Order: sequence, then C-alpha cells, then structure tokens
Amino acid sequence: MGKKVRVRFAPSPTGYLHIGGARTALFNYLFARRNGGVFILRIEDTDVERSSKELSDVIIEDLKWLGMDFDEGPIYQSERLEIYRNVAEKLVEEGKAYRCFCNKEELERKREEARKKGVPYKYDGTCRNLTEDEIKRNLRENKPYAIRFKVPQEGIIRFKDVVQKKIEVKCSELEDFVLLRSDGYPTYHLSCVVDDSEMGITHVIRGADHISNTPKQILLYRALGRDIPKFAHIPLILGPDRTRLSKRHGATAVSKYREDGFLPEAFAYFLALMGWSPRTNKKILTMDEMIELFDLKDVVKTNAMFDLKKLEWINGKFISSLPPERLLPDVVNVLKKYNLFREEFLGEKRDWFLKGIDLLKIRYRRIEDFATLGRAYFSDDFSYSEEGIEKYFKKDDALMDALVEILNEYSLLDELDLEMSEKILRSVAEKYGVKSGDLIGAIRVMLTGHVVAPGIFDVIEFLGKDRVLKRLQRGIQFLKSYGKE
RNA sequence: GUCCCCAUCGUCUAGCCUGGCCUAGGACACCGGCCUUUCACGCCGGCAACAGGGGUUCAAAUCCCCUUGGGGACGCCA
Repeated sequence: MGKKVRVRFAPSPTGYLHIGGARTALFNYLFARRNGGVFILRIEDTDVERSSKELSDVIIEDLKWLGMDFDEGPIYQSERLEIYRNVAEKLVEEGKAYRCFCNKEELERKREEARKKGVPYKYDGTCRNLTEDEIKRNLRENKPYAIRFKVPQEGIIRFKDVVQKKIEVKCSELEDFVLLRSDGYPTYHLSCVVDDSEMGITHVIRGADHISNTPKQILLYRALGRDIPKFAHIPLILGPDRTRLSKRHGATAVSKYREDGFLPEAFAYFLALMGWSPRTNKKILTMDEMIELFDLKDVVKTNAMFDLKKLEWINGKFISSLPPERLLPDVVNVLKKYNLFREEFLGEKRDWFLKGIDLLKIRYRRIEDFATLGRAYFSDDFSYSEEGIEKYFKKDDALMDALVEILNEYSLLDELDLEMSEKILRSVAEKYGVKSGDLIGAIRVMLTGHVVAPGIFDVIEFLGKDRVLKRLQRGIQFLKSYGKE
C-alpha cells in the first residue's frame, strides 16, 4: 500500500491563469480525485516584484470556474519566508551550501562574456572555496550575499519520470545554483523543495519545462535528507507556430475563453485532451468521467498544439447536450452583454425562454451565438441577412399572394401552434402553386433574419401569433419595395 | 552554442514496453452523400501519417545506432 496521494498546483501569481497552467492544474486535480488523494493549492509568490494578491485571486477564481476545488490551501509562500531561510542557513552550517558574495553586475558580466565566446555559462565557483577569514571579513564589511548550493563535482543524477523516459544528467552539467537571494527571499528551487517535502507531496506533476530543474531539486532533497517525490513532467502546449504557447499567440488566459462563451466543462475536457488519451469511444467526457478514467500512464510524451476548431466543436457538443436550465445563466449573461436581456425572461416568461434555448442550442457552438445568431428570438430589433435577401426575397406574384394569404389566415387564428401553422402553410402553397420550400425560406428570413434556423413551425410557435404577424407584415412590405427581380 | 527530451494523417491521438492480429484504428478539420422546409444534429463514405538512413530478425510503426527535424532548459524568474 502506497502513501496517500498528495499533489499540488503551484502557480506563481505573476500573470493570469493561462492555458498551460490550467492543464497542469487539471492533471493534478484528476490524479488526486482518481486516487482519493489530496489536491493542494500553493501560491509561489516569492518574486515580490512581479507577484500580486489580485492576480492570485483571479487564478483561484479561474480554477473554481473550471470546476477544480482544492482540499488544502491556498498556501502563500510569502508567508513562509522564515522557514526557507532557516533551511538555507542550516545547509550552510552543514557545509552543503555556501555564502556567495559575488554581486549581480559581476555575474552578469561573466555571463555576457561567456555568451560572446559561445561557451556555456556556469557559475565559476568563486565563492565556493573562500577561506574562513575571507568569509569573516566579508561578513564584517556587511557585504550582501546569496546562498548557493554546493553541487557535487562528480556523479550522475538519474530519475525515472512517470511520463517521460529515464532522464539522467551529469553533475558536472549543473552549477552551484542559488538557494537564497541576497534580499533574503528563496529561489524557486529552495521554496519548492522545502514546501513539497513539508506538505508531503507524493507526485510532482508539472510542465516539461521543469525537467531541467529536477536534478537540482533531487540533489536538494538528498542534502535535506527528505523523501523524493515521483515526478511526472507533462508535455507542453504549443501555438500554431509550434513554439510554446505564449501571449503572442493571442488568447492564452483562461478568463478570455470564459468571456468568449466557452463552457467550463468543455474547456476542461479540451485541455485534458491535449496530452492525455482517455482510451474510450466516448466522444465527450464530463469531469466525473475524466476522473474515472484518468491515469498518468495515458499521458503522452509529445507536445500538443492548440486547436481552436476542436475546442469549438467540443463546446458545441456540450451546449447541445446540456439541459437549458444549465445554460440559462450563461445565456442571460451574454444577452445582457448585448443589451438584449429583459427581466421577464427570468420571470413570467422563464419557461418560454428555456424553450428558446432548447430550440437553438443544438446548432450553436458558443454561448455568444445566442446573442448574435439568435438575436431575433429574443428581440424584435433585427435585420435581414444579405444571404437571406439574396436567396429568398424574390419578386414573384404567386409568392407574394401566398404570403399575404398566410398572413390573413394566421391572423384569424386564436393561437398559432405548430400543427395549424404548418397545415395552413402547406395548403396555401398548393393553392398558389408555390414550392413550400420557397415559401418557408422567405418566412424564415422574415421571422429570424437568417437562412439558418430551427424548424420554421417551431419558430412560429415559439414567437407567438403577435410577433409572427408583425414580422410577416414587415417582411411583406420589405419584399414589395426591395425584393429581387 | 551546451545539456536534456521528443518524433504516427493538417491537428489531437490508438498501436510501441511484451516485434507477426497494422493492406496503421478513432476523433477534429476538410470533401462527398443521405435525412430535411434551411442550417445544425445524426447517419454513410472519402482524403490523409509510421521523418530519413542503416542495422537486428523468418518478420519492425514497434528493438538498436546515426542523421534530420522539433521542443525545452541554460537567472540572486517561477
């Protein structure tokens, strides 16, 4: 029996939650839930300059939107500074780390030099072998210092990544990396290792960009005498140009997709599909189903490219399959955004509103579509599409007569329902020798503004007698003056 | 440049570990067709890949080596 699984998502609040981070969080979350483990949120805000509380709040909000709730945390590293300092000092006492008095300018110069020469830069170890006296003098002079880890000169670090292959790096490739900066703040390596081990993290699931950090951290675990967790480095997400997805590829913030009308269920599933193979014939999976199926063994090694088309397809699938009640709040929001919302949609017309969502959802891929493509269903203020006019507004006497007769017949009815509206239309079409398709097409554009719509009789029933008559009148007027010859 | 990792349709991937069932499967996208009052949905069909070269073997997408290509890391950022 292994230990209880404990994983963490550890973003640094120097920007919004981006797609890559969200997916890392998701894999951690799925893994934790699948194994009855604990999912912890840790905020790595040790870079005071760039971190902010606002940003970490937004990240938490985005995680929750995606349906990921954490069991412990958020733990802020900025509140644990004392711990890291103590560990660093202890390492110095034990001779496993040392004070480095080199100043930044000096180091920058050496790095620059190395770059010019085209040789790989590595800290030269100037302060590694300082004598006791030199150290004392520096200290007495109050020279600022950083603490560096003393990397063994020889040996090979090997680890078996859960996702990748066996990875091995020679110690000679590693430099004496900084643990504690001269301002007293820990670097990533220190705070990460200290926290992971103190929090009892069993599996470190993170982006493949961290692979090269792992050997250093393993060394640190050893120096500290702590258990080394399992590592799972998941492949990166690439933009269309095959480089790591970043701001310049456009929208990378999760919040942007939320605003653009993507459903959290859809977005999470899409994220999971980049780098994970659920091995099932099911096309769409909910979060619970993903949890059921998730296994790190099914995480692939190759980087994935972000494919918006697929996201949209998945989103469309979710929109189609979700009950209108679930879609309602999102549709309300987007209608508000477009100034199409009316209070009665949530009041006396709620059922009618739900019916509308249900009618439309199967052909929409974004929530936004309810307000754009679906404008005519919720507002009387809409125009006819070019395509609609072109295709169905033909000047034709028989068509015109039929339209007028339909208008009359409809107005005689108490209520326009699905059956009656169709019965009347079909008989009028026959009477005037007009193809019912042409008649329906023209009416569709008059009622909805588009050539694309749900079944016309559904639309008629949904809009109701009053609106149908008004729109028909308006349409007939329009046809008289602007119809195509 | 140095080190590390990766390599199947345009894209996401199955198959690779434990060679033969692979004339390489699925999905998105794309293109046809059916259904239909339109579109969408749905259904049917099509296009399309083992990066290249050497081995090993009776047999290689699967194992080994090289080349090429791609990505990542080389900070007192995380």
